[in-house]
Amino acid sequence: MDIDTIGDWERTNDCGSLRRDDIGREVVLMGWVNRRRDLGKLIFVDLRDRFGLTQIVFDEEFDEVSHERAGILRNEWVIAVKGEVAPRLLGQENPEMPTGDIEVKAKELKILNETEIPPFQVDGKIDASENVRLRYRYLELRRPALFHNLFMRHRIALVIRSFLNSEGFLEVETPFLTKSTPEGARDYLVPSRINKGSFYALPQSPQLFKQLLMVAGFNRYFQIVKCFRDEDLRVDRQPEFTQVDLELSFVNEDGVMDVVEGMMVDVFSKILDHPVSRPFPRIEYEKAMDLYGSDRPDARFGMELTDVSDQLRSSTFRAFTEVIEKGGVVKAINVKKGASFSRKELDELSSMVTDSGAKGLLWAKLRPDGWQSPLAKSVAPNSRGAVEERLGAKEGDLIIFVSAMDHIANEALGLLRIEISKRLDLIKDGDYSFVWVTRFPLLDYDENEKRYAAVHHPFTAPLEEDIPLLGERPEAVRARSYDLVLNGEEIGGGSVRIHTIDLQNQIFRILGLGKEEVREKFGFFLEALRYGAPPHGGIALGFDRLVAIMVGAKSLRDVIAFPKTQRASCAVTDAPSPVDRDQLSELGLSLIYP
RNA sequence: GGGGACGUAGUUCAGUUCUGGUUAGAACGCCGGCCUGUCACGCCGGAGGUCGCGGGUUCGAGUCCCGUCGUCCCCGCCA
Repeated sequence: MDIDTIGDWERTNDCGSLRRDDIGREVVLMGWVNRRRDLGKLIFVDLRDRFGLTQIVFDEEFDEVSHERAGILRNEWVIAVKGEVAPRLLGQENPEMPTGDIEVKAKELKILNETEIPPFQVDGKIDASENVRLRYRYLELRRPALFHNLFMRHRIALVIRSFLNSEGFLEVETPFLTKSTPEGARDYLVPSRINKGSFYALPQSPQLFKQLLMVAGFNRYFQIVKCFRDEDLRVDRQPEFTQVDLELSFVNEDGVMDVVEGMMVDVFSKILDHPVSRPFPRIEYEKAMDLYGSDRPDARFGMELTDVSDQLRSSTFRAFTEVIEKGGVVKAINVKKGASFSRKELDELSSMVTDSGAKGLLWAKLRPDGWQSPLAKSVAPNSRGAVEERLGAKEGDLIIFVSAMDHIANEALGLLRIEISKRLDLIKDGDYSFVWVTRFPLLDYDENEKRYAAVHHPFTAPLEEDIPLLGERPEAVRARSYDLVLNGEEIGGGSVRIHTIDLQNQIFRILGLGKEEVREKFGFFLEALRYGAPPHGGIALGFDRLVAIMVGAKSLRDVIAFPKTQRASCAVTDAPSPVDRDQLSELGLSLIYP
């Protein structure tokens, strides 16, 4: 096969731009053969680039040489075509294509490259399995769907950069080769050749560096930056991921939330033409757990959790009365029009509940003739009425009860609420609901390690009014923290930071970090706090997740050009892979496992 | 670390269990031929298989058993 050179040809247009107005022009197009339809004396080729498709006609009567050569074209070959824009024959227009009114009558054809038989059809309607598509990612990326996601990602990043710039933020790069810290996720380590036996860690976030930039007086910092966490993967978790990281000086919670809300309004209006109203609703963590059974509530549908202990206190149902006596609760959700759930479906829901530690669920279908329910006999009619009234339940609804200690009941009903919303298809596409969840607990007690751990991170400021509790009841202290939740997914989290050395030292002590360890791991940071650190706060947004929600992608992999597989490997390069002995010895390393 | 699903032609799948048995099928793609208005072109013909890999049971294994590798989903984990 002879491959032509591009020579002095220059593209005049991309494959998505020609219209009726261009008829009569001589154009040069270059791209991939998306499909060919060889009718003998007439050959049609859909030429593709990332901008679109244009139909090329090779007509023996129009140009014999190019028609002859076009006979050998195959899908995914790279070609250049010089020709004339012509109207399609009357009635032969293709309304499905933006370029469907015209075609390019080829005068000259250059074949710029041929191809192996592709492992899957780029234009295929039948989809290849994900491992094949990941291995040949560059072919998958030729497909419009995935390209669109990455194009959107680019545009979203652009809007964010421009917005933050206009708000006085400076983008500053921070080191990737940095220091391992004891708190948080497992670090990715990088051995040092010059300092054998020592390791850098890839950052889990630029947290301390951005705080140092506040000490440095940068006032407003941001960065769209890769972060690394060596934990197991999920559909919404990659080991390297991108954050929109911000930090502001001389602000409280409102200052940070204000900027983020402005940013989201700007992004959603410019990218999706979707109005988002401000301010975003705020809900305290405690309340979120109580109403939604989740710290990332999806407020796109109702079905809030309701405490009906008072209404059922007098029932003769032992599972209720015993739990209430022991200080537990009976909580319920009202599933509108849920009375049609089958026994089998209710059993499935019940088995979900046991996973969160509850004994099971109870239900009542509101029939015209009253409750159809295992509880019917144990709950007096006036109690039933009180429950219905409290839940706003009507005929045809389904009430689901869980009785347990409140955190278990909350979690169980929270999971049910989400599952039921999926089954009943309660969530409209294109619906976006932002919520701030605030005042998370500062600390929680790690039973395994027998010590307190920071819920957010150890630099989060406690709520002023709760500081006195730090000594006695650390677990009761609330943090000046806030998560941004979009459609029931956490897309960001941040806090007002501790900016005084004494408080920071006190927190480290409560976390059980020894003086020596603190000095070794965080000494540089504590030192910086001594040199006039301003009050500051910030947030980090999960950029991949944001993009995924905005483009409607099911998996983070669909918004990352070269994602990792669930085993944290790269299907294209096959990384990670063994290295030469020489490389290891240069680093002063030897392997325990071969 | 644990649980689950999947792995058969280049690709997507059927066949696989209950019930092992002659030559492992289909569609798309690929190759050859025909075709002047197609756009998932059409028609005729053809090639293409380490049934993920290794071991075992058996007269005989795509099918049963054990192990292993890979992909995906979930729990743990993810400040």
